[in-house]
Amino acid sequence: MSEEMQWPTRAAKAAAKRAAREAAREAARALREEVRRAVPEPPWWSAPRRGGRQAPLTRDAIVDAAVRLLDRGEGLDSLSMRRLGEELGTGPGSLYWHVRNKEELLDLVFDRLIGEQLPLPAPKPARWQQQVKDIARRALDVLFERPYIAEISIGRFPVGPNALEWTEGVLAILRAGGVPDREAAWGVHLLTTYFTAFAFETQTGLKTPEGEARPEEILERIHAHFHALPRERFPNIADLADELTRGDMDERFEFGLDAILAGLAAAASAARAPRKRPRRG
Amino acid sequence: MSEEMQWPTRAAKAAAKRAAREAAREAARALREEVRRAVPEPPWWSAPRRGGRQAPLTRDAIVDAAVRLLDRGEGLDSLSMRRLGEELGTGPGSLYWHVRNKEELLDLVFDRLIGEQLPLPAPKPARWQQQVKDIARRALDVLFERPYIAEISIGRFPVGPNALEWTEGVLAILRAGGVPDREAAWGVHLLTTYFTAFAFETQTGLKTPEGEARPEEILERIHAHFHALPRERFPNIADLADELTRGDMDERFEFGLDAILAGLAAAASAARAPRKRPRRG
DNA sequence: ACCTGAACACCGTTCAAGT
DNA sequence: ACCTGAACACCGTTCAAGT
Repeated sequence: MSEEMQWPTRAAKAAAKRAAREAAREAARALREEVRRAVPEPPWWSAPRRGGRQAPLTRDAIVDAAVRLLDRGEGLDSLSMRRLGEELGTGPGSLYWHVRNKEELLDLVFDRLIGEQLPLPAPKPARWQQQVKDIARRALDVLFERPYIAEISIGRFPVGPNALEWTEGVLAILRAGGVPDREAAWGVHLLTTYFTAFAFETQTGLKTPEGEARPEEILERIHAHFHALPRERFPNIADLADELTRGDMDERFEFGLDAILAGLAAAASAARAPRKRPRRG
Repeated sequence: MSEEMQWPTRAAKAAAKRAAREAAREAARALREEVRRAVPEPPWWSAPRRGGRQAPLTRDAIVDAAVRLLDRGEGLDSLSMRRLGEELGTGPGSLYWHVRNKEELLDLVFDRLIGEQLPLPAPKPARWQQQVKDIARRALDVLFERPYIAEISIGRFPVGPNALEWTEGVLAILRAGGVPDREAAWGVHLLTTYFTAFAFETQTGLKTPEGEARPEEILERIHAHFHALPRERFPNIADLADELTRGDMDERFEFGLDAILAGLAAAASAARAPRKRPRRG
């Protein structure tokens, strides 16, 4: 059994980026705090209302704060209506004037992040496959950078304005490449499902009774378990223990992505070719 | 815009099956209750301890009750440690002697269902692709029948005994078909990820602020929204509104499944063919 | 060894009352 | 119109105490 662990690459980069962002935010906060201490406000100014909310409570401010909370914490659980209220200097009840419920808040957070993080190139028909690959890789980067997005995204039909813009763009690229309507529509969903589920399973994922372990550690333990399995009963798992629990995530992602693209490309060339099957109707 | 709604088929079948199961269980419960009423136990027997737990509290009994609870309710939220305690005639605390925490309980429930619901055929190398398709379709059926399974499965590396048996079987089929090791290992994950995510997105899925609507209704509303979009800005979404929100789920599932299989088949035939690329190492 | 009861530290949501 | 405070109906988990 070869012993190198080639897991992280992308994950490591994402973690570094996350750490950097957190550090920057921390620095800014410290600075603000120091200024406040050094240069006091005139005492006849009215003090900011309880808890230190400066800005008025608006839907945007709420979404801002929610993203802040999520970026700071780990996982979707870091965001609760109560903590969000606290972050904004109120109680949880106040939020319900601006937002119907938590589900709607998550819709808003999701759409905000799509808008900020997922710009789209204009369609270049000649290289549509490459463009789709780039889009998918970019999406995966974002999903690794903020693991909670996958948790929000999964099982949510993205219909916010930014999501629509993105969907529109991907559809444009696929159709420009000659993918027929039905397959283009299905393809967009297939793609989003794929990179979301992939990110979820490799990053956020790996729900486990042991709580806090990082995904790599969990996989390492599973790997050991696979090796300890009785070989007569589990010859294939024993043989493939390495491949099942390790492997470069980028290559692995590419494997599925290529399959999807091949499927779309096949549909495109079938549509171009003279039809052999009679049409119904 | 053609107006037939061809959505349900599989979903409808699954719902019917679910209803039938529930009815059967209800009948059994009623019968038991009637017998109990008609033929009283001798009064010198000690009464069953509080709440009516008959069987001793064991890990198996707990998993049984959890599945019962999930089958009866809607979605994963129907299962809470408190309700589970109630179902078994105790408090939630008692469960923690047998089960480390809720996450472990879900591991157990998941493995139980895999064992009960997912039998595997012996590999027949000649028709491995057909076998894989059958396996995937069977899995999708199960996932539609009990929507909560997808919620449990997603992000969980299946390592229970039954899951291992299943994985072992699928690996055997893929390798018998000539799929090389790496692609076989990745392929199993790709497949499970695919049908889990697919089921999650189409059944359980569609998290939405409006709470209780059935998936079909939600999709219908989204469809209307897409049609109402400004056509100059969203020409593609407007064109494809039908294909984006409707369509036969089986065909759609097949589309992705075929892509995955084509990818695996390509890897298999590449392995058989004389190698053109030099090997590293 | 196994179970109980009560407590702890949380949730999302509602709603009368305030401004 | 917007926000507050308190309450409601829940969570998962822990742990001393009991048998």
